[in-house]
Amino acid sequence: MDSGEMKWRSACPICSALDVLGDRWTMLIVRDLIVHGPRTYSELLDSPEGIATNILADRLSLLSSLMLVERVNPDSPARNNAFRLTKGGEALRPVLEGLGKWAQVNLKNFHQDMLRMPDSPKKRK
Amino acid sequence: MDSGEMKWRSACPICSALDVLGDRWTMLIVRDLIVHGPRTYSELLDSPEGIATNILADRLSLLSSLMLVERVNPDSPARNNAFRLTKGGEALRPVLEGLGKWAQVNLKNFHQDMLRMPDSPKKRK
DNA sequence: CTTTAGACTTGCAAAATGCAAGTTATACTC
DNA sequence: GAGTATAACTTGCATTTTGCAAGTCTAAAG
Repeated sequence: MDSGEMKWRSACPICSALDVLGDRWTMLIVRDLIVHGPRTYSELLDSPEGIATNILADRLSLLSSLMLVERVNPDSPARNNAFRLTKGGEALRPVLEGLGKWAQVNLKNFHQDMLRMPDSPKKRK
Repeated sequence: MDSGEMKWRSACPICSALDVLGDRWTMLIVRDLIVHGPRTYSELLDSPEGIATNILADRLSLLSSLMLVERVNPDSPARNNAFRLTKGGEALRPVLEGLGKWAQVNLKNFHQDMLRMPDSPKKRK
């Protein structure tokens, strides 16, 4: 995928963020990379929400084209070559933390089984 | 719409937030209500991104059922009866601010025309 | 060299979105 | 208070996106 294919709906930064991240799956991929650190395609597939293989490939390709995600070994073949967040992707961490905390407070009455804390982040080296 | 219809993909709070907010339009409605304060249906329709009427009605209904948005005058007819954020909806403000700032820094190379600050209100006739 | 398995790709059904037009009812005008 | 204008939706249908199952490709293991 080419980042030149992106369609920006307006000049608003919030809208632009949503042009990239505003769907059911993209931020979940980011979440997995924040929580677990670098992960391979099939590790990402194993997340409990059950993303489809074609969607995962599509979103990784989009995130890569925007330089939010990259391969750990850019010049090696794909097999077992994990994806990780770039600095730009990593900068979403506080946003996702805010979303999680917001949900814990404001959705708890509608979703009884929601966890009180997200999986504890693993320290990156 | 009934909040009982919500399908939660997992117990993860971040995912739960995205079960509600993770689409192209919902957070843009929240953005408009944060930026402008209370707004009517047709004022929300006038936002530059051009949400469709059926989608706007659907999302307002969903946000209302989750008590994130409410009518300014709950017992009056719909006409000119604006929507506003509840406390729970208002609590998304820092998340949206974070998203906007993230985009300004991390998408600027891909979206030349992005504003440094969100849109100012558009006047209706 | 043969087999295995990870990383995708493809094809099609189902759901969501987008668009135009239609409907309802309330407020305004006379 | 009758007529009209218009805000707030609703409906129907075309288009796009998502979801699912199966298939392909190729590096790595044996």
